[in-house]
Amino acid sequence: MKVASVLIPLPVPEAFDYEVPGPIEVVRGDQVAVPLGPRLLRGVVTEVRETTGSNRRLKAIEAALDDPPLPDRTVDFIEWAARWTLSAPGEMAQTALKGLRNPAPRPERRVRRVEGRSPARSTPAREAVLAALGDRSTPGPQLARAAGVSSGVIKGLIDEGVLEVVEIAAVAAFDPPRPDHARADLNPDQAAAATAIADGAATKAFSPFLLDGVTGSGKTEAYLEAVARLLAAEPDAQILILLPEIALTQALIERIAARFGATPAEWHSGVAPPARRKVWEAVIAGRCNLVVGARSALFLPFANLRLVVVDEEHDASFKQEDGLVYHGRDLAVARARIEGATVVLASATPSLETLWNAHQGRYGWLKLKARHGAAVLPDIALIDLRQTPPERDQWLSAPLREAMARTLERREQVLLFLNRRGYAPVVLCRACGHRLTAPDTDSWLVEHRYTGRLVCHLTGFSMPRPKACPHCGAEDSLVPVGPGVERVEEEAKSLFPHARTAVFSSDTAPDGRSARALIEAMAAGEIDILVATQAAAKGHNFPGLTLVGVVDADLGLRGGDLRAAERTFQLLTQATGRAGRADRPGRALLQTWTPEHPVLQALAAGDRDAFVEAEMAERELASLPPFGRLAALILSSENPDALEKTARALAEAIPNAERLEVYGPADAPLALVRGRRRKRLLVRADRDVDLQGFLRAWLARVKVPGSVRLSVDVDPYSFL
DNA sequence: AGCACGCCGACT
DNA sequence: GTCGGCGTGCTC
Repeated sequence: MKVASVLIPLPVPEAFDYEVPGPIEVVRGDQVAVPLGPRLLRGVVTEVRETTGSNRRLKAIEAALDDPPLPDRTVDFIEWAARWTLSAPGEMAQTALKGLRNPAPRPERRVRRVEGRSPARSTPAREAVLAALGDRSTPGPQLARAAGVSSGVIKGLIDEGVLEVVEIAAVAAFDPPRPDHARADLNPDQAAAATAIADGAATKAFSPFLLDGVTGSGKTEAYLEAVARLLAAEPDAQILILLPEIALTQALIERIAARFGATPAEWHSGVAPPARRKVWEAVIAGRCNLVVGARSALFLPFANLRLVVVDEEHDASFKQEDGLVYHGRDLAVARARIEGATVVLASATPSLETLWNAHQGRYGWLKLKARHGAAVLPDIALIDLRQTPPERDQWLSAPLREAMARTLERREQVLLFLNRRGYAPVVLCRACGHRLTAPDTDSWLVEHRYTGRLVCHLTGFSMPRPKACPHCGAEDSLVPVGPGVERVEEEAKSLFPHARTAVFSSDTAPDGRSARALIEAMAAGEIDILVATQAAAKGHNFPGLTLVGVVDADLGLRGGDLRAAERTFQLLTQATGRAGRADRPGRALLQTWTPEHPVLQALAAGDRDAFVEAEMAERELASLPPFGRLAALILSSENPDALEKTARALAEAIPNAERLEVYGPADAPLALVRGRRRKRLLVRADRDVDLQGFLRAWLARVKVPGSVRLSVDVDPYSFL
């Protein structure tokens, strides 16, 4: 009997076996319809084998589907990614089939002459239509316009049977990029990097690279040149460029269109469903060379993937937290390895993991040193808040205020950076000390002055600012505590009443259009002081900006987050990289209570190597990533007893293992979210330990009741 | 994920 | 006496 293993879109840990009936022929990758209980599901065949018999009565595959089979390597990747993230392989497969589940683009409708038929009654309008049409086929409205008649004339001819409507299925195809369309002038570093990448791709073996260059060093031109060389050598090569955020795709697409004379395919949640279907079909058919997308594009069924670029590889947005939990950068490297492709991780501030891999020689290390034009990194200085503290309920210290005044006098711009939305991060009752939190949550309510509401940034809950304390009932006792961007703007406004100020956060720029408007206003010099969260920390060029003030450089250094120091370093490098990018020298001032912290010292010295060395030493001492590996088990439930019991059962079932420790169960940092309590267990293992194997063995020993949700996060990033 | 089977409260 | 609540378990 022939048996096929089939991945079905269910949270089950493995493929299900089905009998392959005589008339049906399937191979790995084929899409099939299979019965499951009373339902019929779409599945993907992973394996077909001959068996003598089975101890289980198997149902039979209902039908082989007409849809294109997933390429072998895509199935390899799906299976690997499921094992790596401990998620259901069938759900991974479903992700890879996403594009197919969208409606097909509407077929084009054209009219053409029916052979041998002429109108019974001829009129000038009808003659004009037939003359304009000839023996071609044309869309109706276009024909009406060409003939100078109304659509009624054409409809009449159709009704009479002289013309007929034909539907032409939209063929999923994208114009081939032209490698020589608009070549860029590269400096020697860029040219060397492009050559290395293209040479790597030419080997047709897995070739990973770190493309390491400060802001403005021309990383994009370098990797696009490598794309051009690859396409010149292999016209059917497919290239995937991943970006951390949808907002960045448009700019890159325009650049690619200008460089290659063809628009690349775009893949992310913002793309309309029919367009996604078109991209999916073109990708699997190999009729599309270039895809620009968000992390979900990793699961596209590429026919011939030869190069993957992960731009801004350090960006935490590559880590997907909801639904499937995975890191886009890590999976990109894995996909390239499985495809035998080249992968380029590009960043001005590479992650420690990537830097370490480059150090170890696992990744080719391509450094871009020279900057375009004469711009240099800004001069960075620390302001010790212990010596020059800001006044009560103010956040800008005297040195920063003076620097702002001088900058504004010179008619130059200031960017104040604070990674806190809203007016004040905490609202306290002066009478009873009650801290306002969102219902069913531990997270603080943040005051927003613009809207006059208190908002929970975690759940989105919001309420009008109450007059009385909800806890003790005291009137007018609620006070905002701590700074948010709105409050800092208020302070800047009162200090510099004539300056034009604006706030840039996800509240004032919730979508790409408003964000672009603010960025353009800033670039055009229509704003003197921009107060911004990290929303503005990347990728812009403000020629008039010469001062960046970081209101609270310590923010990221607290909180016990493994990557806090790294993230702060990256953020500040990106933010200060903005200052004085053109001809004027820039300055960055960082307000801090802990100027002796090595991260801030390294940053003030502009010394990435020093920072990396200090941070690596700490991580190595603690055997933390990249020297060890982490995994988090998050338990959540509305039932505290069940949660407690499950957490205890898990703790008691920890398998014996060497060079591996389990911490917890502890309350997760935000222990209460939407009425669900959360507990976390954290596993740390040496690099050579089979972490996934350990987790699988562990979880197999414990029965998690339905009322408790367990999610596994391999290589966790956020510790929330 | 659906869907069925299974034990305890208000109703034709 | 039943209809139905959703807790638990299974689906090749």
